[in-house]
Amino acid sequence: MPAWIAKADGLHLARTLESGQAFRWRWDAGLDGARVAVGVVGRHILQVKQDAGGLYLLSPDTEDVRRLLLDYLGCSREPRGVAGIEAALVEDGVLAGILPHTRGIAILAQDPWEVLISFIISANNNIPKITQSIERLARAFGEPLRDGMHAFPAPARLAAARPRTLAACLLGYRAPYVRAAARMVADGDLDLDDLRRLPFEAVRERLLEVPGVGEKVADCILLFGLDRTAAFPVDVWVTRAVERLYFRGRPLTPKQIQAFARARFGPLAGYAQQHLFAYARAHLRDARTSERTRPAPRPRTAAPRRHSRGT
DNA sequence: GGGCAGGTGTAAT
DNA sequence: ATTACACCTGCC
Repeated sequence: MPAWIAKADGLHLARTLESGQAFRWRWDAGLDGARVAVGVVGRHILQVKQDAGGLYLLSPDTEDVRRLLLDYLGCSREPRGVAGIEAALVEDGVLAGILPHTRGIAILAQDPWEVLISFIISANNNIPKITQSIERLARAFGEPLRDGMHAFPAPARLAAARPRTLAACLLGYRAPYVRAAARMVADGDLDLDDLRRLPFEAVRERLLEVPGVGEKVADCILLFGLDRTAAFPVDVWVTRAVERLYFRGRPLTPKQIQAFARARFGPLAGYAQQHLFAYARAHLRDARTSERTRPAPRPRTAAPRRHSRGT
């Protein structure tokens, strides 16, 4: 009999783990054929499932890991649960319309170090390749666990990584950013736990000093790693959703979207972002709302490349 | 093949 | 303060 964790109060496990916050979860078939989520959290390999009865931790079945999972799922941060959050979000007419499709998405409380590196890698990238890069990083630099799985690499290991090995992780031009960020953390120039004490904008400014971290990635770290649910990461999907659902398709700058979100959603902006993001990916895949109204791109001139790759 | 993918750095205005 | 462009790499 697996350890029953909680009714989870409206938390939808699959939607949460597939919402693009975390990149280290897979689905396996359980003994009864039900889908089981397998993921690496810290040094633990967790097996979790959810059915009508609630949320279950299949293994490891210990009190410590049970608490770890509840923390990871954001339950400690949000005593009212996602159901309580959504009861507030539904006051927004637009969210009321999309919540039926997205209900149950929790905001995870992940290790900010892992979030930092994961989202540096996410820039101008796609989710399958992000996932693959992170798996390769774990395999190359992370502590071996079991079944061929590895913990997320420690800062010192990535800071000392050979460029050759990083390149094999398919980081591309992001490799120097990953290494520089790791060096800052390993050397103590960036103390991620210390950031928790600072006010929102101060944390954001600190994060923006890290190479490879821009506004969007900084907001992801604030939201997914530092418990700041007021953060509102503005990516291409959220841009599409906000332009389309709140501004009749009018093109907006990221700053305008940010200001809108802060005014409209306040401390719940991060949750609103998750629902808008999920909705956009499912329903606005072709709606390049803003592109149509932008001027046509200038034709390319055949300029010589600076880093020519030898013949 | 040119374009695209959870953007960012850099060099311009 | 804002804007235009290049960019590893795998995939269509």
